[in-house]
Amino acid sequence: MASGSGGISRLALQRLPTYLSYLKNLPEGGPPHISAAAIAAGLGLGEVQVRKDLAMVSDAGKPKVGYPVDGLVKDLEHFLGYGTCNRTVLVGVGNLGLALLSYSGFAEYGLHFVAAFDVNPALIGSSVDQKPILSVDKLPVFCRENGIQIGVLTVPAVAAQACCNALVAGGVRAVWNFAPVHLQAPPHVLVQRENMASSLALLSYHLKTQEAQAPQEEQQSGTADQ
Amino acid sequence: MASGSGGISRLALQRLPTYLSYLKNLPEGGPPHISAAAIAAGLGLGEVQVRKDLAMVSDAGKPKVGYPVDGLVKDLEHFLGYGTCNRTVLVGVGNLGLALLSYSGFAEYGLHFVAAFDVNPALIGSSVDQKPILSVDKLPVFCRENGIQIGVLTVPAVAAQACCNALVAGGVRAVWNFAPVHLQAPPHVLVQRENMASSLALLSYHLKTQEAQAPQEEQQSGTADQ
DNA sequence: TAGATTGTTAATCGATTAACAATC
DNA sequence: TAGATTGTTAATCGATTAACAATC
Repeated sequence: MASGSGGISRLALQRLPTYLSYLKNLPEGGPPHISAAAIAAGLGLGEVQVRKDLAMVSDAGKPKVGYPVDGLVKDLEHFLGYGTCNRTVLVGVGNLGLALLSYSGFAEYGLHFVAAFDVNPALIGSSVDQKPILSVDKLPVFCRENGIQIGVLTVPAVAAQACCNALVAGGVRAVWNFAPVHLQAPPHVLVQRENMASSLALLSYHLKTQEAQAPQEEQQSGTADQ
Repeated sequence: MASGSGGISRLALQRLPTYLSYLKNLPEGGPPHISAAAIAAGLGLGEVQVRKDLAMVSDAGKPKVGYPVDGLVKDLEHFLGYGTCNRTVLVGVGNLGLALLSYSGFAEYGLHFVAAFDVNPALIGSSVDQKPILSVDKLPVFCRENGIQIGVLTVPAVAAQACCNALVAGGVRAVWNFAPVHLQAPPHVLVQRENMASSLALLSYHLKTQEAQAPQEEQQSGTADQ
């Protein structure tokens, strides 16, 4: 089950959930084994890259056979820590916050929302899917008393650093930041920024440059799958 | 204004909107110029990296003075193509779709929602913020007739490829995919996946490994900013 | 045994960083 | 002029890919 030989690279780590989801979405009743090459083809990645990534996580791969799908799923989940329940709070119950809070799919990744926080008195005291909405004033104490491990920040940019500080004060060790700002936090706290603006930059730049190069209409393409 | 010397790297491109947002959030009435070093410090990046990135985008930097904030903002926006309005549709009006649809901040990036699409008859015919919700059956024709450039996919994983095909058939040239699947598309169409699962993998792995290494309580840290 | 597939070691590629030259 | 800051050229670093060895 993977030698701890100096840690996995950040980019490789980010590919692992893609493998996991690919394996889980494989059609029912298919073959019980799969090769790294098949996974690579399905995801548009290099064969060697997939093999190297999987070797980091599992040693269930057998020459001529491939990986047992079920075993590989278990190894990936174990490696990523998806088995353990990570207690989570969400701060900022706006549109995006509500969407994340009511999305049930995160449980698959070990993310379990315990409560949400906001400054709006109209929201405080109500609840979303049985998760209470509390005042942000209570954030540090609540996190401390309930052993919260993850904080999700869906607050406006100007409020993000203060909320992050409150989470850190409450002992949270991982922050998922949707606000478009860079946050300061002590080194033991991982701040992962979901940078939608970066994605939009790629889209916008692609359109801009493609427009300049090829103003003609693209070829007819009724279906693009394969 | 930046030599087109062979294109900008993907990673550099993704940093540009971070600079842009940093500059825009600078306090009013501050100095009219800023140095690359100051930006780097504010964002926790390397000085040389910032200088190199900015040199790609602007030639308004002057030794001993730095960059004029306003000019740099304009150059960044121009380079990224944020000036031009990109007509956009959203497919899948669930929780996340609603959140994105009603977030007004995307206009800043040139993203302008024109309409939304869903399969749910209860939604079709209604509207969100003056944007009509239409049947997905009409997706290709609508995109073609309205010159839609960007499609945002917030549909369940199983529906994503079919919707992507419909967007492509409608002449869309950029897709922002929030579904946790890899999509096939012709080469002239950029599919940018917003991979929340990758972010969660980093968070979960951090908690798992940190737990194993340092089970003791972290040091008291009332405030963590600086 | 032969062949498919895994896992590893070496080579390439790209991005970041460090050292330096240019200039206001 | 002197010093701060930009921009560039060379060196380092890390990740990907290619070639190969191992094994079921």
